Amino acid sequence: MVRKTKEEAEQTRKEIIHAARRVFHECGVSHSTLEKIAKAAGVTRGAVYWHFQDKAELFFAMREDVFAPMVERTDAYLLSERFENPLDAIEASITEFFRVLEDSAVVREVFEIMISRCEYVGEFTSVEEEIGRPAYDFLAKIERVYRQAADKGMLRPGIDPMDAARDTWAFTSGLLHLLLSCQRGSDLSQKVSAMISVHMAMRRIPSV
Amino acid sequence: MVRKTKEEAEQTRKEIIHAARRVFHECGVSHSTLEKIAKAAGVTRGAVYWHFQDKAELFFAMREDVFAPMVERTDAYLLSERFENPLDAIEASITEFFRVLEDSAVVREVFEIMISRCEYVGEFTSVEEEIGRPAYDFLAKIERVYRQAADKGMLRPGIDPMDAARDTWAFTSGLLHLLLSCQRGSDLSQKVSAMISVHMAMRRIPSV
DNA sequence: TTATTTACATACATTCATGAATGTTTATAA
DNA sequence: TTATAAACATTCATGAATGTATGTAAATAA
Repeated sequence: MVRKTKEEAEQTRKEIIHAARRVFHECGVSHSTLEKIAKAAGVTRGAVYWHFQDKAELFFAMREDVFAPMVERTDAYLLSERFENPLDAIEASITEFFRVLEDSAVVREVFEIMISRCEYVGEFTSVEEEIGRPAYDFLAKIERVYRQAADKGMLRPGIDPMDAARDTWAFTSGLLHLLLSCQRGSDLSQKVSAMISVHMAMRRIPSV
Repeated sequence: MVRKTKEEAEQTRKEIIHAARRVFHECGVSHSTLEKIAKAAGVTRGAVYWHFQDKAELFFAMREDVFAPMVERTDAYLLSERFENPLDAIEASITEFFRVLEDSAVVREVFEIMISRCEYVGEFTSVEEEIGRPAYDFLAKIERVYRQAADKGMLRPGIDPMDAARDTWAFTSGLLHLLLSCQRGSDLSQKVSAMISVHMAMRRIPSV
């Protein structure tokens, strides 16, 4: 049983990607041999080389499966018009991001691989840029939304929209890193939602 | 000339550590062979194996040289009594951290290695914990200082000290990561100081 | 002065991972 | 129906990288 139908081939391709994720997560990218990945997927290296040129291409495929949908989901909240207060859009967007991260083990594994199980040198320097771009995009987007909030008079007076955006930007990045790389039996994940609320509350109009 | 005096031996030990830092930074930890490091240090692998058991031990030695002094310096500000406003101590401490990071190429290289050029698996999982511990220590420390500020009536009303501490914690972590792993010709490093001021200003008593 | 370490360099054996080449079966197109 | 090519498995050659073992000259202790 060698020659498979197209659907079967596509299936083994996906299984190779899933196996790669598991092995990357366990061994780190550079200590993950294609042999290990193949074995984990129940195939041989021949199959891996058939579907992917090398480890880097496999890595990108794994990443793409998860990254793009994530940006799309969070943008949906961020750019939605259904919030009368733009600050609610920002809060909902960030909350959604961490909710997906909490709920989906696959997403969490991929982010953990990218953050603490991959060395960004050589052919992987581009990956760092690909991670950096969405980060800067995020900054630009929330800055626009903060500006809308300011225009509507819903941003606490004395706070500049750009300043607020940069602060939220760093906060979000830090929360992500602390969550994925410094988890020592801490209950941080339970506090994420509250931390986001507190963060946003500091730039809302005081209720009293 | 083979047998060296003790001081000379100590010197080559240091040169090996410096070479390791350069090679780690350029190639990533797992793609750094002891051969490369030895050549960069102007010695052979024999010398490296004489001074260090393996690559991991060399990595730890490199890290220790930079990490401990850094914590000491920032703690000096954080725990100093010479600030009448505890919020100034926090701001000075964080500012000092990023100032050292900006000024010292060695420190920056080591942090860059730890953040984006090392895979935290296998024998390096412990490194992740060693990075996580100072992070949690920092959280505990600034929470205490925020509490002092609240007791002195210098924390903006409505803000809980623990909440403020966690927000600052995430902010600092995020700023560090953004600074070291997403630098694409951006002028972020110039804005660090201002970002810290803005961040702290949001929890100070409004002047008006 | 001599014996013994020290502080390395050199050489070697072994393991691993890669990439390419080749083999093999079967779906599919003509 | 047959030729072709897809979807792999198997084998092989090669090149690191590691750890260890051994060689060696000078510093140092006795």
